[in-house]
Amino acid sequence: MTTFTLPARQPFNFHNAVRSHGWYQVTPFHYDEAASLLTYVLRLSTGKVVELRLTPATDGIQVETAALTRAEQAEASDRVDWMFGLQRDFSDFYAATRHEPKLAHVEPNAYGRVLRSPTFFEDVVRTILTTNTLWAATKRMTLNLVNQFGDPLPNDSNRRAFPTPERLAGASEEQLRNETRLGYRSPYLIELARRAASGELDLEAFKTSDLPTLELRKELLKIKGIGAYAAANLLMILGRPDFIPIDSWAAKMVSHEWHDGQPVTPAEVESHFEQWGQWKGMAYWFWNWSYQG
DNA sequence: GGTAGACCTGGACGC
DNA sequence: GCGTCCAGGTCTACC
Repeated sequence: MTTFTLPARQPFNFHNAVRSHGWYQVTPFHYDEAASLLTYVLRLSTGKVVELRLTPATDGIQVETAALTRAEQAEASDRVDWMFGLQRDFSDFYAATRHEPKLAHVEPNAYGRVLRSPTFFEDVVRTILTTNTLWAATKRMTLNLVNQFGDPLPNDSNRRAFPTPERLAGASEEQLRNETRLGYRSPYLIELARRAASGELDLEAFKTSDLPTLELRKELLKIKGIGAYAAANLLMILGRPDFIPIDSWAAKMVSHEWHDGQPVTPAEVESHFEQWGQWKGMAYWFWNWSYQG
């Protein structure tokens, strides 16, 4: 057993960071809210599969996992640091929200962080599985994918890590359609996995890219299955909240907030948050909506 | 650059 | 039981 603590830049709220995005509900994440325990099945670069048990600690996160070598612990630390964005600085965003009653709850609750997957490949796959479907179907498709292509925990074959690009690259389109039930998304995932596995597409480099956000968005839109919504969602994950992930939920919220429940266009959704500039996506994400339906 | 139509799936809904 | 609609959209063809 290995236990260590990772510090977070303050303010930090473990529960709000976990729930900032729906990923915590989707395997191989699992959140026990009563116990404030987030678990995640991680495949290390050596191929070793471990369960991470993450709980709030004083000023950060406590990580409990299987016995690890020094190098493995360093890798696990880096992964958790990225997943929570532990050192991210939101002071400029907080300063901007102090004049907006609809965002008054943001700073006191340390909102801003978005829970993300350890690899950007995983976040791209997850995002493709959120498009044009119900949230329940997103969870089911991801579960099928993990169960069929993920490496198991050594002592519990029912719990598996998220599949690697290499593993998915070896799957067939028919397999993903007929067994994983991904529908028309199947060829998108096969192409993505093959490009990532071959090195043609370096998805992990997106995390540290120096490209301006507009250019980075163009690169994301080149990926089959990634459109305006998905690109905005992935840019949020990358810490570039310049765009709003406009989906049917966003349209509904904006419609009731400012248009008396009437249908709104994506341009109208954007226009309400234009003043927030580089924080546009965050202002939308954490807005205190009047409509709760 | 803007827009209509097709696209997998499966749960909700009306009949 | 059965048909239709639609959801945390995107792609392609066409104008």
